[in-house]
Amino acid sequence: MSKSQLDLTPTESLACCSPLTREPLSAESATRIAPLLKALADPVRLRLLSMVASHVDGEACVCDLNDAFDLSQPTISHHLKQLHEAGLLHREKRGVWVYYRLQTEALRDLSALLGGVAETR
Amino acid sequence: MSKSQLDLTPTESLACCSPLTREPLSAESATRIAPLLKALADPVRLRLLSMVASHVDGEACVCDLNDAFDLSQPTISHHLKQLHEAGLLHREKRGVWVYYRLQTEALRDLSALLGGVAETR
DNA sequence: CCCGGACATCGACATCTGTCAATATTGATC
DNA sequence: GATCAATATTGACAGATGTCGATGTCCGGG
Repeated sequence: MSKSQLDLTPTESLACCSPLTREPLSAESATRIAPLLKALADPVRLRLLSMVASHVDGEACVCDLNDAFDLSQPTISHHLKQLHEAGLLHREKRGVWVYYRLQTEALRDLSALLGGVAETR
Repeated sequence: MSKSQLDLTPTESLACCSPLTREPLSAESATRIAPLLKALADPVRLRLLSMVASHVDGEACVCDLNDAFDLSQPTISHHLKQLHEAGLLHREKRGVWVYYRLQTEALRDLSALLGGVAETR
């Protein structure tokens, strides 16, 4: 089954959008972008993303992340899943461990959307 | 009553923060920033903000905004309130009308936080 | 001073979200 | 293959969120 325009992930469809302040966002764009922001709009997930992104080698094992919070392991797993499904974190299983890594384009595109910074090729 | 550090709006306290990907965000910073993102993380509010920001003269009257949506007037009012309380929109009443205007620093700071773009003074 | 229009607030409701304890799954090791 | 450790999934529940209709507030004009 090939990938039609309707199946584009939020991240994929973001690159083509004008900055928020340039012209009114279409309803469709807003609907595609909002989930990305929603994934980011939680203190725990913000910290998780930041911890992963700033970790050595650019990746972090779940075991590293669990201990940084006073939350149960399933809760952290749940938040990581949301970040992953939003397209913000890449996930890789190696042995018993799972490593997460920042999906850098996603964050870069989001920043461009908000800040109006043009292409940084 | 003077303004202590604890009363800083999310926007005010944002300027001092390192980009997300530089170092792990502190729990306190995350707690202050998340509400900003949460205010943005809704399709209707995204469009509202974008419409206000891209409107002529940089401001828009609520009456202009209401018609762009298939939502009740109270609902739009509710969303505008959230954007205002998050520090993303400035509000001014002139006569019978209320005008909203983008709080540009808020969006710029958010973009910098996500994108790691340094100061753009 | 009363009326009408612009906007906000209130109360209610269904849905979504964050959290946990319990349980399942998967892979390494003995 | 039995067991253990790392992570995910499930089910439950309290609290937050988006929406509406009804109502309140404020202002300008007759």
